[in-house]
Amino acid sequence: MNSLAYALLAMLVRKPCSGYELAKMMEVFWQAKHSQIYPLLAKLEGGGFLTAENIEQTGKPNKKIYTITESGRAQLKSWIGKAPAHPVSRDEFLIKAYSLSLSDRGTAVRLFEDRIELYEKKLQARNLKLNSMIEEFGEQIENPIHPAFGRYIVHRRRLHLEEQEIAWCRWVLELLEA
Amino acid sequence: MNSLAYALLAMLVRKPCSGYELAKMMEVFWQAKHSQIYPLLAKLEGGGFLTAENIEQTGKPNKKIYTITESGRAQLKSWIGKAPAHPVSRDEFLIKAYSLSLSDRGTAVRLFEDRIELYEKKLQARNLKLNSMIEEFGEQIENPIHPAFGRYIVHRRRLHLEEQEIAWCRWVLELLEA
DNA sequence: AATAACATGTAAGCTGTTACATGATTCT
DNA sequence: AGAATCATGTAACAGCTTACATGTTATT
Repeated sequence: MNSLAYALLAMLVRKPCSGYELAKMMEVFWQAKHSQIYPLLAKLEGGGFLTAENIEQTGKPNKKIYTITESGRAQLKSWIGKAPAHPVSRDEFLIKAYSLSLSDRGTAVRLFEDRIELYEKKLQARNLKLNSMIEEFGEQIENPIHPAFGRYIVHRRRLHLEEQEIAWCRWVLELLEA
Repeated sequence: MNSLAYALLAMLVRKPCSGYELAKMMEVFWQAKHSQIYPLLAKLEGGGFLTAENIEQTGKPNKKIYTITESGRAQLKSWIGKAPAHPVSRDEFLIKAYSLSLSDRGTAVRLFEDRIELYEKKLQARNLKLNSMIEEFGEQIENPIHPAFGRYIVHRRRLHLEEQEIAWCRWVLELLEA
């Protein structure tokens, strides 16, 4: 049971999903590849943490819908209380920022402008996501008893992260242009 | 040449270092293990990007000081201009936050309080680091021409990240205690 | 005509972690 | 007495990425 396995269980607590859907939902945690997700789902099914149902579709490929079992829910629940592993954020951009004195001003400015563009796209998608959640659930989403509460606070965390990345880039650009 | 290799080159531009020192300095990017760093340094030396010098010490184990070569500096410089890979932040804590509705209020509160404690320690160390840099270099550190500029902006980024993590945790705790 | 979305899977290779291995000195 | 710091390395294993494989429908 690695952290990706727990991420899959966590998303399946919300609702039964296909591997394809889970791969897209993983964005909120980190972008795992489908080649890692599909075999792991099969393994979790083998371990009795999930059940799978084949759905035949016309005009689209067939799919498998995975549902979490009581055993899966229990496994996740007991894991939540344990001390989390230290977070790892592997971001090449910081190495480039660290080495900024090696490059000319034009290259440096372009690097930060591209970064802002990337994060503004992420921010837009995040706002859409959060607004649709607020529209669906209303103020009750800020109530810890609400089933979407956990999902909401995680997307809020990501929103702040994205806003702050842009703010930091703008601050660096100001220093570069001074 | 992977991103860890570039991280090592970036740190060696600043000054020649031992593998042990580099492992500690890696904290600002991500915490790579020594078992990955030592063989990679040997490989980079073999590729002509670094030179190594054995330093005999008394009372302490001997060490190897690596120095970046012109070829290493050129390699790093040409990499900076290229589009960076998408950042990956693998953080188990977000999975636990996402699944919060599964656990009782006490477990949830403890989880977030422990997180605040962890990040307050990181924040303290970061402030010490930044203050020592400001003391050493003065206002000129905010000048992009200054050799420590890159290092400074990266530590500033980490500072913001740590402050914001604490702010987010406090916000969640307020909602949990409401 | 080409790309994107839908949908699942395997295989090879690279990256990263944990454990093994050694050993003196300093701090609590 | 035990833990931490200094210091470097290897081996086995686990995790992750890239490429291979297939095929339809809808959109640009």
